[in-house]
Amino acid sequence: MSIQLRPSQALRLWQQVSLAEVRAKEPDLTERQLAILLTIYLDPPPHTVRGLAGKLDVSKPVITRALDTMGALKLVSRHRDPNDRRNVLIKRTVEGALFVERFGDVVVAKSAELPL
Amino acid sequence: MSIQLRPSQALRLWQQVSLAEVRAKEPDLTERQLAILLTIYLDPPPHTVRGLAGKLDVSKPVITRALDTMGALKLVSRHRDPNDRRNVLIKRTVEGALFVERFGDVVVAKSAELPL
DNA sequence: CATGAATGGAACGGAGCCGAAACGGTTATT
DNA sequence: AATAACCGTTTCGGCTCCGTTCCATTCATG
Repeated sequence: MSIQLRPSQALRLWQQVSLAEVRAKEPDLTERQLAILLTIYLDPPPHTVRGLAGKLDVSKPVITRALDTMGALKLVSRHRDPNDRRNVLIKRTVEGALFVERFGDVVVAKSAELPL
Repeated sequence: MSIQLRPSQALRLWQQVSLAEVRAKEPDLTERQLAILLTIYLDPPPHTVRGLAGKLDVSKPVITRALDTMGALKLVSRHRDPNDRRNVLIKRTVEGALFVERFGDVVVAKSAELPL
């Protein structure tokens, strides 16, 4: 038993959430940045630059730059892997967890308002 | 009876759709552009630059530029209003309808794969 | 008509992201 | 110890989007 969602509802949901995000004038993350952030917070750690680049099928600099941006917003943090100092481990932050949580709440709220 | 969606499912859904879009390396619309496109295709016409700017709470040039970009991609088209030649009416295109339809299908497909 | 309001667009400088390539630091291999 | 492989970052030029401001056209109002 999976979620039942018709195409018109799916599109309406996306519109409502997008409108809310645009109007909120919040951090304004790129599609890529959002995908990275959600992956960090939903998929099990550890997360590395290379691993994320592979998962999104983008180049490493894309990940680095996205982490720069989101790091400045305190949504994620970076730490050298003590076991293999070539690696950088990406970790969650309190602010990031809050951001993700709020975003989820917006989606849930908008989905509850969907017409049948 | 509305859609039942838990926060974890909402976030997972957004992640999966975002990942699919990033990996697809498609037209790569901005959040704003997507919100505009969906509004044009979901809300009843007529659509004007000023009307869209008000609905998204952004400035007119934002709409104009987004229409420039999406017009070049043939996702929307512009026509002068014959009744009031100051207005520009934004209309749908076959390519835009296909794009929106395909996007809706992606959301539906990802939502069907969601774990309970 | 003449004036003012309203509409969409253009111009400007600034900021952010892009892809491709090259780079320094770390670990593995020989 | 020397070399190669690996990892993340930085650099470069180029492109897009941004906000603000100003402009041309069109309509409403006296």
